[in-house]
Amino acid sequence: MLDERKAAILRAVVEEYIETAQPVGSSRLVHSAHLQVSPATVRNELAVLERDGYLVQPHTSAGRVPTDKGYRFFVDQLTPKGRLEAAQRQAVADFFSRTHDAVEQMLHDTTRLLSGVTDLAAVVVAPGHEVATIRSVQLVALGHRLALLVVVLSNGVVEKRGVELDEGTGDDRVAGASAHLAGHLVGQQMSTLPEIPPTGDRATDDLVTDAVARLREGHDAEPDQVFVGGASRMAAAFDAVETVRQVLDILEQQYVVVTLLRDVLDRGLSVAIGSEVGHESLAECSVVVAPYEVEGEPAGTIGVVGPTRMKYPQALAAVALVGRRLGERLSEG
Amino acid sequence: MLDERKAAILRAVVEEYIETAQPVGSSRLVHSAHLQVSPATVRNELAVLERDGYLVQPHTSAGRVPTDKGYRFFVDQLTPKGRLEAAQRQAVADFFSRTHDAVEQMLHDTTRLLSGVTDLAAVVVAPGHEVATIRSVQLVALGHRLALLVVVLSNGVVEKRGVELDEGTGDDRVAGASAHLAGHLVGQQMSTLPEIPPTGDRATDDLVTDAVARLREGHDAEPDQVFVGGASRMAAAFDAVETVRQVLDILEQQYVVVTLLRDVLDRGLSVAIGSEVGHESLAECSVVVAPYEVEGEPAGTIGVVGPTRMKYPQALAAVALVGRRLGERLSEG
DNA sequence: CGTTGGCACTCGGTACAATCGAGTGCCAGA
DNA sequence: TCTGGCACTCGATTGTACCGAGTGCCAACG
Repeated sequence: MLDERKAAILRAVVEEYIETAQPVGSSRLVHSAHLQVSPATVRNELAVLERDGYLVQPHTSAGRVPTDKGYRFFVDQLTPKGRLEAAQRQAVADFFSRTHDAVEQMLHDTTRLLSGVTDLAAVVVAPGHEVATIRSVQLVALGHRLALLVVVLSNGVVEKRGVELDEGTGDDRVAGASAHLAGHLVGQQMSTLPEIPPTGDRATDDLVTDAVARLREGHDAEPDQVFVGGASRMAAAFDAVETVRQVLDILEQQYVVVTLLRDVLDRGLSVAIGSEVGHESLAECSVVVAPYEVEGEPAGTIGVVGPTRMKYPQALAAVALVGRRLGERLSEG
Repeated sequence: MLDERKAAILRAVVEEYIETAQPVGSSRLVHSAHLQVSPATVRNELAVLERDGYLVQPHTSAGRVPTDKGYRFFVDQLTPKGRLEAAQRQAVADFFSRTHDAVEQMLHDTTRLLSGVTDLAAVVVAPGHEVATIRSVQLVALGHRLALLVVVLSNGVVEKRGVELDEGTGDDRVAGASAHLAGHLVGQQMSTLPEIPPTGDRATDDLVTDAVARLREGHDAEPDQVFVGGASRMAAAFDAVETVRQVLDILEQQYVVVTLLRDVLDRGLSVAIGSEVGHESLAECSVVVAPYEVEGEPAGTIGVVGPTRMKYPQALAAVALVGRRLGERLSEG
C-alpha cells in the first residue's frame, strides 16, 4: 500500500497528466500540487512509484506518465466523488423532461446527450427483452409471398420479423393465424414463449409455427441493439489517426461492443482501463459503464469510451446520472 | 475544351495521384502513362492545365495535384465505364441473396456491404413514406397513461408513435379507437391521411384525433431515417486527425447527411467533388450518390463519402450496382 | 510552329551538428 | 529523512548544408 504522500503525488501526476497530456516532472509537480517538500524528495518518491509500476517514463529525462495500474489506483482510491457542473446536470434534466420520442430514437439521442456532457464517445445498449411481456401480436400481409409479424412489448419496443408465405395463402388465413397467435402470446414473456396448440387447419398451423420460430430465433440470435454517438469527440482525443481508425472499427461492430460492456460489468467493474478492457485495439482506451434498471430490474447498459487519460470523476458521475434518469424515464412509459 | 493530349495528361495525373497520393511531375508522367513525348513537352501542357485551373502545385518545385475542377473533368469526360472486380460483384450478389432481415437491419447491413466493396464510408437513406400505403394500424395500451400507435406500411417499415392517454382511459376505449383508426386508415397513403369521421363517443374521438395528429407531425417533421457504416475506412484515407473529426461530426448528424445527399441529387449530379459538396468541413471529400427505386418509384438514396482522391469509377459502379439491387430486393418484399 | 534538350533555379525533405532545457539519479550534508 | 547541488541524459528545437525532383525558360531542331 502507498503511504499518504506517495498517494498524493500519484494523484497529482494523474490529474496533471489528464489535464495537459504531457509527461509531468518533479518541479512542475511541487508547483501544481501544494506539496511542502522539495523537488528532490518528490523525485525519490516518483522513482519508487515507477519501480512499483504506477508510473513510467517515456524516456530518460522526461517526466512521468501514469500506467494502467496508476490510473486504476487513482480511480479506486483517490477519485473524489465526481460532481457534474450545474450546466451539465441541467442539460441532463432538460433532455429527459423534453424527450417524448419512440424508445429507439430516445436511446439514440441519449448517446448524444451523454457524449455532449462527457466529451467522449457514448454507448447505450437497449433494454433486453427478457422481462418484457407481449402486449400485442399481429401478422400483416405485405406482398403475396411475404407477411410481417409485429410484436409490441410492454417496454415500448416493437419487434418485427419477416415471415414467408406459401404460394396462394389468402388474407383470411393470415388473419386467422394472426388472431390465434395473439390469443396465445399476449401476456407472455419473450424469454418463455409457450407452445401453441394447433387450430386444426393445416396451412394456418404451418404459418403459426413458422412465425413463432422466427420470433424465437430472433430472440436467441440477435445481439441486443446498441447505439453509439459522439465518435467525433473521441477522435479529437487521440493524435494518431491509426488509433482513431481502430477505435472506430470496434465501435462499429455492435456485437463486439455489447460483449465488451457485458464483460466489464460481469467482472464487477464500472471502469476498465487500457489493457483491462481486453481488446488489443482499445489498449489506449478506457471504458466507463453502468447498468440501468427499468422498474427495478436490470435492463440495459450505458457507457462511455475514451482515452485512458479521460476525466474519470466526471465520466463516472455522468454515466451514473444519465443511467439512472434513463431507467426512470423508461419505467414511466 | 481540352485537346486530346491535354486530356490524356490530365487523366494520367488524376489516376496517378489517386493511386499514390503524391504530387505527380512531368517525368513520372511520361513513364507511367505511355506518352510519346518528352518531359519538357509535358511540362508545357501541365503549365497550361494549371493556368486553366485543372491542376495546382502545392509549392514550386513540386509535381501537380488535381483541383476539384480537374477531378470534375476526369469524372465527366474521362471516367471509363467502371467495372467492379468479380470478387466484389460476387460479394454484392451474395449479400442480397442471403439477407432476410427486417428492413432497418438490412439497410444497416447494406452500408457495411457498400463500405466493404468501396473501402469508403457508406450511407443509406431509408425509403421515404410518400408512396407507401398503410397496411395495418393498431393502438396498444402500454401503461395507464401511455399507448403506442403502431402502423405497418406496405414497404415493410413499421412506424410507431407514443400517444398519451387521459387519466382513466379504459382498455375498451383504446380498442375502440384502434378499430376506428384501422377502419379509416388502412389502404391510405401516409402523405394524404384523410379526415376521420367522429364516432360520437367523445373520449374515443379525442384519442383518435390525437393519434392522427402524432402521425401527421411525425411524418412532416422527422427526417428520413439514415444509416451510416464504414466510418473507420474513411478515417484511414486522411492523415490529419482533425479532418477525420470533422467528417465524423457531419456523418453523425443525420439531418445534415440527408439534406446533403438530397441537394446533390437535386442538382442532377451523381458525384459532388470537394467544394461542390457545399460543406466547409467536407472540402476534402467527395460524395457519390444514387437514388434507388422501389416498384418503379424513387424511394431512397444510397451513397459513399470519401476523400476527393477516391477511385471514382469503382465508387460509381458500386453505388449504382448496390442501389439497383437494393431497390429490387425491397420491391420483392 | 510544335517539340525537344539543356540549364539555371526553387524549395521541400533529409541528414547532421549544436544547443537548450526539462528532468533525472546520486550524493554529501543538514 | 529531507534537501540542495551537480553531473548527466536525451528529446526537441534550431541552423546549415545538401540533395534531388521538379519547374520555367530558351535556343535549336525537324
